[in-house]
Amino acid sequence: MRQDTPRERPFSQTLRRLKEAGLRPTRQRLALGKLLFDAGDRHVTAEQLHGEASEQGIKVSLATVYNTLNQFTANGLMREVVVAPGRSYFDTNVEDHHHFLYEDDGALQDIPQDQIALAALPDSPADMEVSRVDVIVRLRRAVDNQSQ
Amino acid sequence: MRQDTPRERPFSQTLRRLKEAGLRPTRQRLALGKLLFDAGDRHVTAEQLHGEASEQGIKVSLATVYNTLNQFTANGLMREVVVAPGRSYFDTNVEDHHHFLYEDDGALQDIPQDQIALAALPDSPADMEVSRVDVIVRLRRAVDNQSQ
DNA sequence: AGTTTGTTTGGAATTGTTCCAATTAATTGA
DNA sequence: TCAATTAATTGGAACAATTCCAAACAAACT
Repeated sequence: MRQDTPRERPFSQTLRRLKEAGLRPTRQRLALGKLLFDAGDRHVTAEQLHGEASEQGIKVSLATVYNTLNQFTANGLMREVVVAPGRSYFDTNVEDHHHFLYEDDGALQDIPQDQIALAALPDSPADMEVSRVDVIVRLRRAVDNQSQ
Repeated sequence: MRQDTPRERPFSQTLRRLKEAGLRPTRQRLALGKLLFDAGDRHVTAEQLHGEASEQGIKVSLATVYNTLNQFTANGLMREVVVAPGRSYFDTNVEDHHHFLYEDDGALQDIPQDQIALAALPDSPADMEVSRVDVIVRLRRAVDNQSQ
């Protein structure tokens, strides 16, 4: 049906998204967007993303990483998933979907959409509507040799 | 502001729970346990509980409130629900159940168990087992009469 | 009782995040 | 084009929630 994204325009995807969101395509946003959107679905913390950028020689402050992730989230380009006090991930997958959380290392993983479903949504209280449903399936290492 | 004497053993419930958990029934734990367990299902933050205790003249430090909530949680007497970065509640209801989150004021409310159900649990990855499933239904004020 | 063990405490430390005012970059439009 | 305008970035300070710490204290055991 359609041509795949050409190789020679590495920023085109991010550029399109920024344009849609009405955000200026700055050097930092383009670089972060590339890290985020060119690698398929990702779950990153602000610190992680900042570290990755630094590794690649992209000079961007942590404050800007936070700003950018928050703006992307506010504009529907990403979604925030809070899994523990003081640990929240930004998810590049904004489709309706849910997550596995590996409790031992805190890693997050998408649950394929066809593998989970809510049988019944409860009645919303008066004057309220559902804005989103978050499901987190917490996983632990199967019991056997618990060394800690 | 008079003292009623509704029950002759106001601490018995908390005492039993502490005993079950192998925690010493100290003055602080008894007082906090009374606030938590004698009032039905509750969702409190550490700060809230500390404030309540202070109001009632119970002298307890914030560190102890955190210690106590964490110990209660570790021992299955309570459960922690994280709803936003920097906001987590401790829930006295440890049955299998889920929550409504009112996004405007951050309040949490139990969803009656028969009103929600997962149609299918996804396959757990190898060597992993489900430790818990958290469902949070986020509610916003229905668009129409936006007062405030 | 005295001793041991577990708990509480205030304050400092830590972590994750936001705020701020100054600087720098992107956009507009003559 | 380039000056004027507007928005974004920055480092560091501030903040909020939580944990850590070592000393003081309380409960439990013998």
